[in-house]
Amino acid sequence: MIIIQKEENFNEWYNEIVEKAELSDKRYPIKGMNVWTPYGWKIMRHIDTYIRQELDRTGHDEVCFPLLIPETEFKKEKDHIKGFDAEVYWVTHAGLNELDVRLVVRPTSETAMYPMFSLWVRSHTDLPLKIYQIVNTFRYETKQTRSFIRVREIHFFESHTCHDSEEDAQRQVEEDFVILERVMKKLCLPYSLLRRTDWDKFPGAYYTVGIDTAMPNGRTLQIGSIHHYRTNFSEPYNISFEDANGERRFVHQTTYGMSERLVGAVIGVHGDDKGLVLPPALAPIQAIIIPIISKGNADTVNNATQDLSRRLNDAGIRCQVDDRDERPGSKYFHWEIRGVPLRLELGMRDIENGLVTYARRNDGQKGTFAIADAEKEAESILDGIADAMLQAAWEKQRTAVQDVESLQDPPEKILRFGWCQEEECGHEIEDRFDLTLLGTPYNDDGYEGKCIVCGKATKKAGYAARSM
RNA sequence: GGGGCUGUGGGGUAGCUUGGUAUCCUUGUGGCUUUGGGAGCCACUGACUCCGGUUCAAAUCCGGGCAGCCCCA
Repeated sequence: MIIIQKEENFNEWYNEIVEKAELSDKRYPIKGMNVWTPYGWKIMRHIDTYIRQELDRTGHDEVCFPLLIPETEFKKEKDHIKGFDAEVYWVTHAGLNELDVRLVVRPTSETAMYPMFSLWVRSHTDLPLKIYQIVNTFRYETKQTRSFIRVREIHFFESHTCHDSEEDAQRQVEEDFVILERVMKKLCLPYSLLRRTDWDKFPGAYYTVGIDTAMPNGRTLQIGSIHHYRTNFSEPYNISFEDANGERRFVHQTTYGMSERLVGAVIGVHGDDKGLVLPPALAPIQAIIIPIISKGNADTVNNATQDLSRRLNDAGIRCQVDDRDERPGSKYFHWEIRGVPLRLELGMRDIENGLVTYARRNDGQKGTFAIADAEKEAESILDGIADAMLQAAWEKQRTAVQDVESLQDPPEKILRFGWCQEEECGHEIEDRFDLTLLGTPYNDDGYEGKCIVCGKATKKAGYAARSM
């Protein structure tokens, strides 16, 4: 039984869902390093699969770089090292010997990849270079950790690209947005694109676009980011090419990354007081069949459920029969906590009428359909669930944002207000109200107003919130 | 960075002040009866965070480590 209510205490509810839905085991004896248990890992694998599909489709090649980075390479870009200094793990010994050059356990892979890029890129015909990897990275979080959301070993994808011009790199950023939209549709997740403030951008970046999703407690969760580096890394790492005129120029670079926080966002956005609610595209089990058996009809019912399961699996629907020796009610709760999108019930009553009884996890809607049309019907219900989830989630994202004219007693929401873009006013907003200034919409939203601090007229909105 | 609190079967807990046989719920295993919204009965398995100290005797007292939680900066 889920005891904690989502709206009343989101943090405790979240922890309970992670445990009860068996997504992760956090008893591993290192803080912030949790075990991916089978059900949770299947969800993550589906996300990885969609990311691979989209990156492959847009001409990115998958690679896999070493986990360890020599200190000498790590320190080549000054802002970058400043940003990560306090949160990297070091390998200082090999066997009994102290290492001459210490090794950094990657917190992200720029400094692992770029020395190699310098060897790989020689001519303009080598560009654009578009690669990605799906790996784990390590950051020494000192704050309280939380499954999927704040961890020390982070499962993520990172794509890195090199271009012959700033414009071509900019086109890459635009392509990243398309990839984002397609992936997020699978996850039924809404998001906003905010250009981060200069003091909050990625260490070493020219600019950063943060991808944020609103959580039910009025906070925001950053689930990914896209960076334009210009030549900030290619200069120290000497990634240059000979252009068509025979001149040497530095490449312009971008990166794009999203992590297991996507799982955290799915839990937070879609879950309810009965447990997890999974988008059909992520669900390890999309349809669970519950046989309703009573005296003397076990064989008939079991044959019918097995047959139905086989047909649905053949049709590409991930389906299982729950034939455990439990009461049906207990099975309903079991699969509801785990977020299975569609429940199918089959008993003598249904079989005699040629029907299947179904229940949708996202909204509890129940009904029946003809057994004969099961493949088509199940597929169409799953599509309907995905559509409804996406729409409901976007509606929540929209209502999570509130326009404010002053910062007196700000509500526990994402705040939108005028901001003149001056750093001084930005810091004032953050310091006085203990909020993070998330940035300014990447795509102009037609805002007109006055800076909430200095009162100067501005056409730019600022967004601020507490972050998770 | 500073301060406070807590570690007991897989999960949640009682016991700790005042040292001596570890409580209850849940989960798990086996059996019988059950099955359209969390079934009942019986039997069984399973724990004192780690290291050191005090003591005839430590879950309990003392010191340290590790892990977790909370508050402040």
